[in-house]
Amino acid sequence: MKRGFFAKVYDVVRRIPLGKVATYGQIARIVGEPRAARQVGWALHVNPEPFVVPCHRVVNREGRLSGAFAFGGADAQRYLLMNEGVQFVADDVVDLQKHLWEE
DNA sequence: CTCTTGACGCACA
DNA sequence: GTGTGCGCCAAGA
Repeated sequence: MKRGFFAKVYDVVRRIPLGKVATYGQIARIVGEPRAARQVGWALHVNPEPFVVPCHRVVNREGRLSGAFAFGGADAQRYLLMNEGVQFVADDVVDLQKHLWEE
């Protein structure tokens, strides 16, 4: 499999611990492309293995859910996150202060 | 090849 | 706090 920017994104997203969430910008920075936050989103958009890469733990800088979800919808994402013990400050917004993943 | 769109982020009014 | 514009990189038309 190709080891490009996407692979790096998948690798980072894959190691997000359960009950934690990460932002696109955070991931982009970890992979060495702090400007590529959009490509992180694109990488997950073309996510080849949605059950291997926990996209549901990836949110934007506000902690808001993506809306376009490869698993089955924002509702599924919300359910998965709650199942992992992630608290929400709003219907589609997670509490970054408590669950923001720090490498 | 160029232009537009996009699961984003930040600056500014 | 909200709305608008720009920058960044990649893909699609």
